[in-house]
Amino acid sequence: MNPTVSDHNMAFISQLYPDVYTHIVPQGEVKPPKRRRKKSKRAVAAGDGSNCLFKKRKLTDEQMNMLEMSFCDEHKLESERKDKLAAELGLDPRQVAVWFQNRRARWKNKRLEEEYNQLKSSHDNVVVDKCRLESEVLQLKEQLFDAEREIQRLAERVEGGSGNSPVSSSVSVEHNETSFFGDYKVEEDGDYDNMVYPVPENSYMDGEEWMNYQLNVIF
DNA sequence: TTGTGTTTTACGACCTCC
DNA sequence: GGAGGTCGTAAAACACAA
Repeated sequence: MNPTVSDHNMAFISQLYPDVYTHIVPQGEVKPPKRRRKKSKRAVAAGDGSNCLFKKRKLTDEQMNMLEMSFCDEHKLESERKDKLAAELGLDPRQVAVWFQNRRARWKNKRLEEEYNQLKSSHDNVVVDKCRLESEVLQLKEQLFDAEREIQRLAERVEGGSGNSPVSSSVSVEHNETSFFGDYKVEEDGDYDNMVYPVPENSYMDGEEWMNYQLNVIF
């Protein structure tokens, strides 16, 4: 690597990343790989004994930081910039290109992970909201049930009051009430639609009477 | 020290764009 | 058709618990 360029870059980076250069591997001290990778097809095709071109070697901190900075500027790599970077870092342009490819992949994964977390958190909020609304609906249905019951009670009282004395009417209503609401059913799904009010025992009604009765009970 | 999981480097296959 | 992109994966390098 060109020492002038390198020194310049290091000074520049050290301004941005004060902690970065505390333990840089000195030039020429790159450790040889512990294990050798199998020759790639490309290496085999090259057919040379010194396959150092194809050895995997970890980039130095300096190289990594320069590449990171360059990546921050622009994720895409034009060939001019690639050649310039490669020359500055003493790398093969192909290595720079590969590094950018891998870096883009990591960046994309990270972005996807962040998007996933955001979606998950908003989904969780929606679920909580749904539960809250459902319990509100249940509560409102309870209130509706009570109101209808109250209406029923009042309607019976009015009906009973028309023919009988107040005392006997009161007794009769209470009697009817137990048999009425003993059969009162709420749908399994909590829905009050299609609910039918049972008619009092020993009373016969034709279709129209029955309909009027049901309407009467409800309203 | 060693087994194992993770990260990094490198490549091939395939696709798109000019 | 070539350059450069993504995607999937191999293998080296590394971290770390047992």
